[in-house]
Amino acid sequence: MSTNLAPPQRKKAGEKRDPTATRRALLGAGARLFSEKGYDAVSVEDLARRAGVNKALISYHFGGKRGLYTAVLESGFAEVADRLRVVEEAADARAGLHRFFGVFEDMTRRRSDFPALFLREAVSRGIEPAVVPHLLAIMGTTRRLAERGHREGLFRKVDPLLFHFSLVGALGFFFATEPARRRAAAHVRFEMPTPRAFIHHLEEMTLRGLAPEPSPIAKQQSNKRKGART
Amino acid sequence: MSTNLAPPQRKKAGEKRDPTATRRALLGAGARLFSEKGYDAVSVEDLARRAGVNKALISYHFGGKRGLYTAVLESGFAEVADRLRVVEEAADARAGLHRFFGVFEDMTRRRSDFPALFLREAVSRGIEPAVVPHLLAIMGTTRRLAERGHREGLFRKVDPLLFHFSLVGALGFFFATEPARRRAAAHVRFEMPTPRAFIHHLEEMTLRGLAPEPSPIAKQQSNKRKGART
DNA sequence: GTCTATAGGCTGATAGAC
DNA sequence: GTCTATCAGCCTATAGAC
Repeated sequence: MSTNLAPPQRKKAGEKRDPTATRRALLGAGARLFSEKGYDAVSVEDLARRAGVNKALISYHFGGKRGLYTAVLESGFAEVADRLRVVEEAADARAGLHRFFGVFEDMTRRRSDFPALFLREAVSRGIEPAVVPHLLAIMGTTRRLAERGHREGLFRKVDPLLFHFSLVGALGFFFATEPARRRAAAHVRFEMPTPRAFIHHLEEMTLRGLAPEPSPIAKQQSNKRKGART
Repeated sequence: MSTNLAPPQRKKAGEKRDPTATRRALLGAGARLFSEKGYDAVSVEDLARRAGVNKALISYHFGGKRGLYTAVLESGFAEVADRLRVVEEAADARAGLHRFFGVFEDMTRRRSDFPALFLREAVSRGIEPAVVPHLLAIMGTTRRLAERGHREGLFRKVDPLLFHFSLVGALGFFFATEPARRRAAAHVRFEMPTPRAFIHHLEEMTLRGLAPEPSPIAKQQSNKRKGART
């Protein structure tokens, strides 16, 4: 269910066009606006204007504002879950991890709205039921990656769920806050970190963090006991 | 500027009480509701009801809904920035990192609303100007921690900003999504990861990730060349 | 499928009595 | 400081013409 976020593409009043173009324009406008301002801060009038479409069409095509939101959200989650399947096809877990990060880096460009959409939804009460299957698929990917790495002797044993949250949290946060950083950078002096640099940093931290050697905490505690740790 | 989120504490109509109690009740209600539903989804009527206070008092004491929101946000950021100062007083960078995580673990209990509040704000366009100083203070803490660790020979050299985003993103995401997980756990079977376990996982990953040894990527690429890493 | 016009509800703020 | 009453504005949804 991939939805290229079609540019506004205004129509002259009364003109009858391809109905799927209307749907696509609305999905694109929804992705942009819901991600920027959050569900409640966006009005159907905003959405219609951005899509270059009459606001009554939101109810006609999606059954209302909430229906449009759900459709936008679901298409985003579906695409991520779909693209993450390449992780499983990698030669080994280490390559799989690399592909995992690659998918997120790609998303920066193809669906730059998604991270904020995702984060807002994650923080909200009650995740939209329609996206639960995709969410489980994504969590399954990281879980199998962690387990596979351990089986292959490439990763130490870690809790797959904690592994998942730390990766997804860091990635989601970085990409969702990129617009905020860009705006901040315009006012105060601020070196803008690139997505590429962040991904590289996180991959490096993760690979080192997963390397199957004894814990540095344990190592240090037995090596030198100098106390004073609270 | 610590604000114990006072329990609702209803008053009988017309009764004159301590004015600061009203302010505290409103701040507590704001922390809870804004964090749960986001700024736009909360009405002044919701806030007043939860605080057990007349809705006109929001304008009187805070100049309006937005003013209350800003006050809530600022008190949260101020408290985090304040408590993070113990990081600098640690014996070495490793102990400082441990304290850093300890502060976040504490926050789970003392200000469980804050992570969601923080994440929502971070994703939104235009961070509230009032919190910028505190935000810079927090970023300064992680930056100095990374630099100190490198000086002391405990950490490899990493970009302090990237280090900051990966830590704060992972922590913020985990804690902000805890209510969502709790609700999900009530419906589908789901082992709930504890804050303690997550913090431990992240600290372990971070310490290993920062250990001053050669990159496992470089190591692996020279050790065994089996290709297929798309 | 698209558009206009409008209904009906809720929102945030405040004037003015106490 | 607190409360009641009220207002103007915006919101989403829809009936009905085209």
